[in-house]
Amino acid sequence: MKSGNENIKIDGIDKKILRYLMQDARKPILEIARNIGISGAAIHQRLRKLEKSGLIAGSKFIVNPKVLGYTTMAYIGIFLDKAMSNPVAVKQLEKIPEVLECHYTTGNWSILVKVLCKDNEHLMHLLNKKIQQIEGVSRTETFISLDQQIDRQITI
Amino acid sequence: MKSGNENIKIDGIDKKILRYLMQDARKPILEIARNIGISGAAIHQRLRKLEKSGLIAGSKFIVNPKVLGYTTMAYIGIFLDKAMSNPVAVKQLEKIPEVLECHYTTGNWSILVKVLCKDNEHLMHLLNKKIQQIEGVSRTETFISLDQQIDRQITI
DNA sequence: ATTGAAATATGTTCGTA
DNA sequence: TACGAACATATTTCAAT
Repeated sequence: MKSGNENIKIDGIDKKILRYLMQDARKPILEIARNIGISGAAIHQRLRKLEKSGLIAGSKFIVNPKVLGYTTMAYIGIFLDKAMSNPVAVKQLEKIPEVLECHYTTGNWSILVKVLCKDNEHLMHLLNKKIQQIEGVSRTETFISLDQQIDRQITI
Repeated sequence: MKSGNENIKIDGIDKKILRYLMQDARKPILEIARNIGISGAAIHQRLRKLEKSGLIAGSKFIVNPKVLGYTTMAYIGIFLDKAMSNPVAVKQLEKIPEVLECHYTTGNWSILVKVLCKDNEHLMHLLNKKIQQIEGVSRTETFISLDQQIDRQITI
């Protein structure tokens, strides 16, 4: 077992706290305390417990890429040569900032990546000049996301 | 143009602030201020500008689903009957908490969803009893994520 | 746009129940 | 666990540059 143990027990109060903070990481603990009728110190202590358990992985500001002109999201299935060691390809993908996610997957492809580009031209350039260029990449299949309807975390 | 305008100009200081907060949403503004050598009031004002522009979409606590026993992530390509109106299917998908993302996509499928399950059995149940059950769903293709290597936001 | 200072609010620790 | 009180920090506003 690594740092966080997996035998965490979370009760209804923990869930309430988490739901507030998953929605707004900067919501003051004291405000949450007033809302759910418990002291700030108690919440503080519970958060320390949840952090220690590894359930809370951190917090993030969420940026809206559209405002910066990034409007084209796509998934790309990548076929790798059998001889190719996948980790080497992943290391190359890591260097490409447009690649936001990368998964080893079962099924057709070796790897599935999610990318974010400014437009179709940008995506085409990414495919032809960057991804296809990676050693071991034999073929790709691209699926453009026309519209994302759902984007959320696990329900606590 | 909606509430946030798209003509936002962000400079190096904005980027530094954002990079700190994208990494840790609860990092105190005054700490950032000390790090980059600017007053807290100035950062406060810049954050208000960035919020008004729509670039900052909010903030979130990030939860590690593995700690709760959710270890099986998968992408599911969904074929819908031609007669089916996609929004109706999406409305059903929204009710399924295991569905974390949902995209209309070009290519083979009508819809691509990302799901998170406890294990393969849970995934199988989700597919057979929930997703395949949705009216208009004719066929699905499932790709299990064996390991996620990259998970990040856009590079600012 | 930036600053420092003042006022308000929050975060954090600790002794106690 | 939870609480309240005390102390340390942070947020927010504002007048001035």
